[in-house]
Amino acid sequence: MVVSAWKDLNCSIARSLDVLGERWTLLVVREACFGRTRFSEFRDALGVAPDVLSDRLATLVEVGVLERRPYREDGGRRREEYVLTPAGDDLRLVLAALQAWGDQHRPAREDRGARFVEAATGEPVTTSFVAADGRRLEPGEVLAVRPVRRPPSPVVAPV
Amino acid sequence: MVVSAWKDLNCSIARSLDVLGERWTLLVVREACFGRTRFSEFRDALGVAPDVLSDRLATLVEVGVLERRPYREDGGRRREEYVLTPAGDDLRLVLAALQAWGDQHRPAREDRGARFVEAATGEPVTTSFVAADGRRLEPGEVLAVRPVRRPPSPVVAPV
DNA sequence: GCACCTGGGTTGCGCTTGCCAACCCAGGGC
DNA sequence: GCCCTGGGTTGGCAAGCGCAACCCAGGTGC
Repeated sequence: MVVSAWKDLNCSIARSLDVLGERWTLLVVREACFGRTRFSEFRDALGVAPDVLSDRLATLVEVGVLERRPYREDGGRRREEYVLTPAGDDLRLVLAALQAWGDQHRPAREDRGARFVEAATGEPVTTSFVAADGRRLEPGEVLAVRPVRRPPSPVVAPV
Repeated sequence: MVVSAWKDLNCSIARSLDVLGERWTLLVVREACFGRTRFSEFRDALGVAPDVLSDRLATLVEVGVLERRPYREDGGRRREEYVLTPAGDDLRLVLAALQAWGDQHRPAREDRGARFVEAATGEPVTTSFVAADGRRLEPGEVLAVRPVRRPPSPVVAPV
């Protein structure tokens, strides 16, 4: 489950992928963002096998992306539903970045997929790098660096 | 390889995950962002099995995230290297979003992982939703919607 | 009271993927 | 001729995934 063997969990990207990187996981989160909460809703929307879905939901609950809670419809029996936690809400940004990338680099004839809009206005939103002072930055203006181990020099590691 | 059976490729999130969602794939891209280009660099940095690495590199080349090209060191033989294409560069935003999420929601005692900085200044950058007019938005101000099939009403689909 | 339905799963079993170790092979150096 | 090094391929085994079948608790109909 979350007992990965790719041990470089010193990297937060790897730690994110450790819990989100299995097949279906982010698609379950996507459906949760659309407001789906129930086992059968996820199963029917995604066509995922019920055992796999069961496993993914359990993992997402375990790591705090979803919260499992009982509910009861009027006159119905007690059932379980899965709702996003604040940590799950924050995954919207990851999903939106993936959506933007797929839109641009893996176009399809017809796309009925997700869109992200500003709640207040309904206008579509984008994702972007933002500098410390608030300026938007293009991906080309951003550099990936690894932290230096013991500061041998104060300059940024060039690679 | 890229012959997935999760057929709802009408969604660009699913299409992105179709090519990026296998184990190791995004970590290979992460290493490529750090400037690694060679098979053995990826293998040594990640500890990934060579057959899996070979498969992931081939897929990434096939979908246009990496470009494979021969090079020759002085007095050496011809070898292959893998460099990010512009489509690969755009994945920095996805990696940064994952990094930010992991940083916040999966903290580790020690994190020597990736950091993203502004190339011009070396200052760290963040990722964010941005409205059409350029305002930054919190994740809570953003709504995930599915496009309506035939506009039955002009309002935004609430769920 | 009993059969039935429905939501929310679990179980068994085969297929596919991933992992590890071992091997390969081309070219250059010695 | 032999070894070394980079860039892989091959084989065997374990884990993950998918399908179909089954389960079970509680509410409804009769």
